[in-house]
Amino acid sequence: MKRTTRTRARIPRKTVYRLSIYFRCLNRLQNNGLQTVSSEALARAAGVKPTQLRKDLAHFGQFGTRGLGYDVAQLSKMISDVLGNQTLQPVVLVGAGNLGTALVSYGGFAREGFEIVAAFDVDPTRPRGRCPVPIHPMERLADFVRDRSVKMAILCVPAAVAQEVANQLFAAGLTGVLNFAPIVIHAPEDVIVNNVNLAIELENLSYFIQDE
Amino acid sequence: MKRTTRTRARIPRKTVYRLSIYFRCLNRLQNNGLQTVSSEALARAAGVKPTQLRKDLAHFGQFGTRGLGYDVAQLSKMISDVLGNQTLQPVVLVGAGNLGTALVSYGGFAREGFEIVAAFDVDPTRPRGRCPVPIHPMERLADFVRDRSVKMAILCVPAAVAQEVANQLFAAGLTGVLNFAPIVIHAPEDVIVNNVNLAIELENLSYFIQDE
DNA sequence: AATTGTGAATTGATTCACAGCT
DNA sequence: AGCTGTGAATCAATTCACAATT
Repeated sequence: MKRTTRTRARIPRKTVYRLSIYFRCLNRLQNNGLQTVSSEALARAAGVKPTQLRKDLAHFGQFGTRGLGYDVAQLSKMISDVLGNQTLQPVVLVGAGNLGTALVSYGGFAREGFEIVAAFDVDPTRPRGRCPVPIHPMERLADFVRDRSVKMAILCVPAAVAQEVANQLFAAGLTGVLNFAPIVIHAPEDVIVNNVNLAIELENLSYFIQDE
Repeated sequence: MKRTTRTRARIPRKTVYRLSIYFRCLNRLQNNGLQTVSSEALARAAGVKPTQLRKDLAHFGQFGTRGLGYDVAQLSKMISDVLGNQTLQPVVLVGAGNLGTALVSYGGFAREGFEIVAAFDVDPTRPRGRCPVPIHPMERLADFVRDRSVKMAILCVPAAVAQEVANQLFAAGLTGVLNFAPIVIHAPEDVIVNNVNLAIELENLSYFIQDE
């Protein structure tokens, strides 16, 4: 079935995450002039097992040709449709300290369909590196989010105020947070929080390399 | 060495990850003067279910007192021992662009037991914000890692060269990589790679918030 | 001959339910 | 009475194995 009317079935988060990886691999293959690719080859590029790739895709329909493989362009298109990353999503950044300012300057987001439309900070004038978007005072945050219907924020404020700032965001109708503050954010049911904790990532690494 | 004879049982990565979270919560509780805490309360702080917390801890032994809860200081100590984060781990940063430079400046690592001892870049002299550690040319990377027995690297180079740089690191004996390059790094068996892909995190968020 | 798509089997993680301490 | 520790049950994700298709 072509997945037209489908009430989107609940897709495991890990699958969605891997979809993003497949997408990037496919784009690379496409740039290299590849027309078709087998689950074997694509899986190797993505660092997963071929069956996992096939199971992941099975959530959305049938896209391959038996005996042949997948059409690179077509599969790439379908993933892009599923992820909805053809529409540019506006994002606000909250907390323009070291890390926050760097993330705005970092080209990685814009290149992939996200635009950081504004930054907010308790002290917009404190000295910092060149910041390519306007930095507003925190007082403007709630209205900005509401008026522009911003749905996602990157949160880079200190741990001590993170929950409070997050609450303001939720109250203003925002539903997705990429949280860099090293603290667990408690959020309403309908809000998604993805955490990126750099210290924990290192700590984790450090634990596992001790095994050898 | 610590950890006596017990061949360390294989602990699920997710458990280790949560241990890091519990640790931070415990420290906060300790600062607030708490002596003991129940699995119920600590779990709430950490955003997990009480049984999960207890199961996680069960991997390492018994630490609680029935009817009472856990001794905050003691539990914190045991987690710190398990994670091995009482010893300062030297880390190198490779790729001092926007993101790389920011990560060095970001206080978050030092505060948690990791010291970025040096940075490396193809062009150490290109203009960038103030960087608190010396930036060496790439040519010095392999020798530095070998000579100082550095075990972990933060990789912030462009995708196109990430695999190649990683190979140099592996050849020099490094066994842990925190990879920010938006590409899958293929590594030898005994090496651990943890990926942080900021664009994918946003993409993932954006997928799930569309559901409401 | 090659390769997908998928039920069945397996492995792993989470949660339940309650016995056992303090 | 309160709360931990854990075997059993459940739920979820991965992998196997092979029938189906080009």
